[in-house]
Amino acid sequence: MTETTQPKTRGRPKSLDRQRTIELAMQSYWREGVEACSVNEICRLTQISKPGLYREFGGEDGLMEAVLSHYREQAVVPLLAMLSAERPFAETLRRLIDWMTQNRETPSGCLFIKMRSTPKRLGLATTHLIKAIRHEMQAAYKTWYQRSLARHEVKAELEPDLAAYFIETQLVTVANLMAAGEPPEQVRAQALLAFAGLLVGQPEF
Amino acid sequence: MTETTQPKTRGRPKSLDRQRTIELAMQSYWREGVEACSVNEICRLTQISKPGLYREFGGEDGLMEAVLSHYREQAVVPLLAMLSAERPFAETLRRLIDWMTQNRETPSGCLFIKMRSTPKRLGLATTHLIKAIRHEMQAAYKTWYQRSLARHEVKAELEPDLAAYFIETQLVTVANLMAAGEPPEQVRAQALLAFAGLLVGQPEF
DNA sequence: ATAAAAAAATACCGATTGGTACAAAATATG
DNA sequence: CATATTTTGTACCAATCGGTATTTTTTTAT
Repeated sequence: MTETTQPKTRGRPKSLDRQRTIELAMQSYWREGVEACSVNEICRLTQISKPGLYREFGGEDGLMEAVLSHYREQAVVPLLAMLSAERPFAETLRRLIDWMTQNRETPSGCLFIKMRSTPKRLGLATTHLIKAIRHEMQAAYKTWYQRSLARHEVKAELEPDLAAYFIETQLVTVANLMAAGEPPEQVRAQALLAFAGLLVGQPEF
Repeated sequence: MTETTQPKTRGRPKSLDRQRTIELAMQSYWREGVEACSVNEICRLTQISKPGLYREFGGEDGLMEAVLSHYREQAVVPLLAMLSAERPFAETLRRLIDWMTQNRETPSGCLFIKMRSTPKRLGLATTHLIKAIRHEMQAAYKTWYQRSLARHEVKAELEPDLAAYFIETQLVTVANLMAAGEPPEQVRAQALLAFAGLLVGQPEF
């Protein structure tokens, strides 16, 4: 029983399904791109009125924040879990790239990265959440590299901060290529080539 | 004497400075981003009337094509020249990355790449020109790699087509990072690390 | 002088943008 | 039934978008 039995308040009962709205908006942002989705479009798509959207989310900024927060739980958290798994660096890397380059049921690319590189002016809440997620991921890349460093699986000459930056950059590139509709195997080959410089000894993919 | 003496036609003499308009529009597109520059903005900036712009360029598509063509001569041609210079692969690569990561008087990033990844619907002429420039550059990357291959400066295991794709991808990444305002030395270090996998023997940057 | 021609700008078009004022609808309580 | 309370959607706002019809201005040719 997850549904909270409301204490019979006065007034018209609310019919706006917040979760459904967020889900539909996320799909739209993800597939069509943030730029291509206006508030009007979202309202038309989700079949809710514009004042309804503003009441529930406070505006475009609030909607985007809610969508991004939902996306974080759905896509970013699993990625962080992969990074903290106790596997050899090369294997985690391979799994990571495979995961990002496989054709899933979801739209291609990464919504977080798409939002991050949107020329459209994003609101305060969305901007802050983006910054938080980025820090979260960069920290995860860094600890991943440091753990691998302790096992002598990666080059010791490299500063962990630079390594984290490098990993982030290359994964963003992978996501962007996928979002652009490039062939997955080509993206994959390109990424493995880029990461070869990180591994100690011969890369064996 | 480059100016063609016009044969005294009837009517009001034209005062619209095409080159100046293109130059100003290019600066604006480059600096503010394609998305942020509307036809109205360009007209306000260049101090020409909207019908004047449409008379001279035919519309937004024509303007963008003219701007991109101008950019090509200014930035793409020099890059192609660097690639066809007879220097060791590693040195050309270093020069290339230095050139892309140094703070110039021009806006950061690459206008061509910015246009290429614009969610805004681009017109036919602009789309075609973008495609042509991309082919032009990919071909240049490929022949560059093949020439270096003949000198045994790069890994022979790599297909030249994949190598060209890799080079393009990584240079696009560099341009994007610079456009995002990332520290040049960090971008540079990241790029050199990525390209390390291409070189035969130890990279010595 | 006057007509023709070319280029200029004013003023508009319908569509869309993010955002809101306000009244209708639906419920619980009196 | 009436009223208070809450959610709803219709209808609007000014601003901007890409694009154009039309008139005004400036020049040359007759």
